Amino acid sequence: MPKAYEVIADDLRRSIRAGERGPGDRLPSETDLARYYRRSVPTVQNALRLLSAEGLVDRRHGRGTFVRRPRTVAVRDNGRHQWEKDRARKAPAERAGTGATEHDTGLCQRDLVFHAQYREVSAPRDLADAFGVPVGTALLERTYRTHCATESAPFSLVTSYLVRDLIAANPALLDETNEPWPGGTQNQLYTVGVEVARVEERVTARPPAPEEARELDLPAGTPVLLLRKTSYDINDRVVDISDVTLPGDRTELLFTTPLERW
Amino acid sequence: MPKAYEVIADDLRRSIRAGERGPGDRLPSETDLARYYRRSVPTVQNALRLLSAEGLVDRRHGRGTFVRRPRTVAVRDNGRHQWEKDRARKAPAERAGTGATEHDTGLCQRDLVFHAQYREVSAPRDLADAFGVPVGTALLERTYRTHCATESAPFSLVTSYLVRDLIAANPALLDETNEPWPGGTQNQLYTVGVEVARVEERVTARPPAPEEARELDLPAGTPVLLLRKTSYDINDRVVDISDVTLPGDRTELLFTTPLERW
DNA sequence: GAGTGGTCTAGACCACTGT
DNA sequence: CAGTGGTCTAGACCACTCC
Repeated sequence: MPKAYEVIADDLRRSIRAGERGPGDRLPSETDLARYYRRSVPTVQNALRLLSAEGLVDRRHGRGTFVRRPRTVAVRDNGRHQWEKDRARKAPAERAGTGATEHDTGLCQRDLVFHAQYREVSAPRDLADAFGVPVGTALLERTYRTHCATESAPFSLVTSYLVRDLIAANPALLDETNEPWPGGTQNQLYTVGVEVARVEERVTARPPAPEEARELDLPAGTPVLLLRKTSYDINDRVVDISDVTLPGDRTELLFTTPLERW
Repeated sequence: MPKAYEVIADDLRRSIRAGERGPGDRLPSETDLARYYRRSVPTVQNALRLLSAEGLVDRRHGRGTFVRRPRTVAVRDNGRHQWEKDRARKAPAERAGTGATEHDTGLCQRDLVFHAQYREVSAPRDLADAFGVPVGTALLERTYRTHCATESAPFSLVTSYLVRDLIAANPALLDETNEPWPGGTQNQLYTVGVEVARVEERVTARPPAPEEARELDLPAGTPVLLLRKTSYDINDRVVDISDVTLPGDRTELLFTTPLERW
């Protein structure tokens, strides 16, 4: 037996996919849809909730239900790591463009609003294992919110971890007021004699936790991309672990893998 | 004013995060929760639906609502491309392990159920642009479903496109009954004189379409990872485009970026 | 103030699961 | 079979948006 709300959702979905309703169009009100389909309002709402979870429509309180338009995406390219490394040893003036974020987005530092917060924590189990240090080792936890100046919602939430003893040789690295640091993390590590030899990135996706949805201003149903970036130095030691939370609807990750020639 | 269903969801969420309810535990029935919180059943259901969309619980018809346990993940490593290339020129016996899927999963071909279907299509706009060919050019569309033999749901849906003229020199490549082809796509391309020089992968996440949720057996709220893989030959020509749909809760993508030494 | 989506109720019935 | 989640109703009231 076909469920009423699925019948309604199917019909609306079809009309959207067929282009009868274009991006940005407003759907009829819930009461109108209820009249049209001869169903109760909650049943219509079930259908709309389903379409919202599928990312097809956006329900906005007091305004209406709209066909969602594809978001403009920010591309995050793994070429950023080599790009940042190339700049890490340059003079401060040449590193003025901060880190790799500007490289990705094509924006300059003026267009970005940047918020950093440092905190000292003792290593929990998973981080200690990843760094290869004892549980409880002092870590520097650095959290970043990067906004586009023209938008309210940040496009990434980043938490980076460094082993405190590794960077303590340069006290400036412990002071959050030095952010944004010209040249990014790779330059920071360079000041304490560390050269990054390779970067590993692990990507998964999951639904956002409520606070993530709030901070990234995610519409209902939009997942987050979770990226754990691990940087290794030339001795294969883990020197930085960063957890990056990205809005799934505005982010594209680009990875290029060159292959050896025959 | 705090909304009733959010109050309930917050309380249940807290109890799950605090470990009072462990993975696999069953929550009280909806009517019991309604009695406990002194709310109507639909209100309790709103709360449970929210937690389900967050991926915290799994509601199973006729059985109950359970705290979701983290899925075991399949890792997809970009080292797979070099690995596959290294084998592409080997003798058939040495390529017996098929393509890169076995490399990723650590499973051998016996453990995998493999389903391939070939179809000839004419290039739509986006694919034509990506290949650098005119719209309408004949393409070979190959769709794959790969199951783990012990599970019913496939862990990836793959659609691969090749320019038909490029591979027509080897008619065996047009016949789906030759799948699974030992050595994978890179060996197939090798038989028509193509060497893959680099692979680009673009990753995004979004909620699953209904048929994707069905095919991958995704619980409500689980997003899919979408990966578009583009293979370039040594002349920078696009030789293969593959769209890969992966269940967000069971997949981890691993990308390693080596950096040049100072 | 008019119109929209959001929440909530009380109760009914159905569909699925396991005993 | 009893117990569970799933669907649905008819109507009420609230909160938000925009005129």
